[in-house]
Order: sequence, then C-alpha cells, then structure tokens
Amino acid sequence: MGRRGRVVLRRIEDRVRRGICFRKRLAGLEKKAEELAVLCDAHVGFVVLSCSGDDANPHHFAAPATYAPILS
Amino acid sequence: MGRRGRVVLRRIEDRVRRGICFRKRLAGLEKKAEELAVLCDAHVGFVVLSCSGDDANPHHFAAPATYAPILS
DNA sequence: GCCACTATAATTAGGAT
DNA sequence: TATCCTAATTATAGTGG
Repeated sequence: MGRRGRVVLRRIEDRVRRGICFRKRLAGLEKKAEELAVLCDAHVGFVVLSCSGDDANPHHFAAPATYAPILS
Repeated sequence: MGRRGRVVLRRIEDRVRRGICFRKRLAGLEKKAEELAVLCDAHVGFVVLSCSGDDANPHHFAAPATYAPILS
C-alpha cells in the first residue's frame, strides 16, 4: 500500500486515477493555502479549473479576511 | 534539529519566524499548485498578499496554459 | 463512486555552519 | 544574516471494504 515512488511531473493519462488525484490534491492545496494565510497573516486566493472534465465545477478558495482585516 | 511539533493553526507572532515561514510556504504552495496543474490537467491560479509587511510584493502564480490549452 | 487505512514521499521548522 | 541540513510532521497513491 501507499505511495510507491516519487512524483513524476506529467499528466496522469488514466481518467480514474487522474480524477482521484485531482480531488485529493485540490483538498491538499486548500489546506496549504489556509495554513499560509493563518500562520503568516496573508491574504490567499486561488482558482482551479479542471481541463479534462474530471470535475465540471470551477473551484475557488479565499482566506477569510477576518483573520487579519486590512480594510477599516 | 527539524520540526519540533505539529502545526498549530495560529498567526506566528514573531516577525522573523513569520517571514521565514511565509517564504518557505509560499514556495511550497507554488509547487503544489504546479503539480496539481500538470498531473491533473487543470488551470490553477493564485494570489498571495502579506498582511503584516513581511513581504511588500504581491505574489501570483498561474499554471501555464501550454500544459493543456483549452482555447483554440 | 466513497471512505478508511497506511506505506512511502514530500514538506518544513529550527538548528547548524 | 543566508544557506544548508534533517528530524519530525504532513501529504498522498494505492489498496481494501
């Protein structure tokens, strides 16, 4: 079980594996973005769009400004 | 040496440590964003703004559309 | 398909130089 | 201070249910 090798930076051709990877890594990116925002007092926003139809929805994230408001 | 404990999701108050963390995690976020884009054939873009003046520059990232063009 | 598990890779906080 | 190192934590690909 578990990861068998290092990450090879190349499109995953298998649709099922690519879709699973997409969902797991999207969740991971969101967690990392929130940690950066909170730990380091930053505003972070991102947008992710699947190009191969693995996910029809556009995804976005914004670190809530309430952590450290810059306005008013 | 090395990390001494789990991540506590709270603003790092020490300016020096926060700045170091900001730079390291910004680099980490960019790497994760690029991996998501390439492995899973997605468009990914983000913006990061330091709120506490640890970094005067706004940072942005965009996964090059050349990986999997959706236009034309 | 989802969820849980877990072996392994990857990240990173703090120390070393 | 700026890298570099690495212990320890965290992320995740594959598996099983």
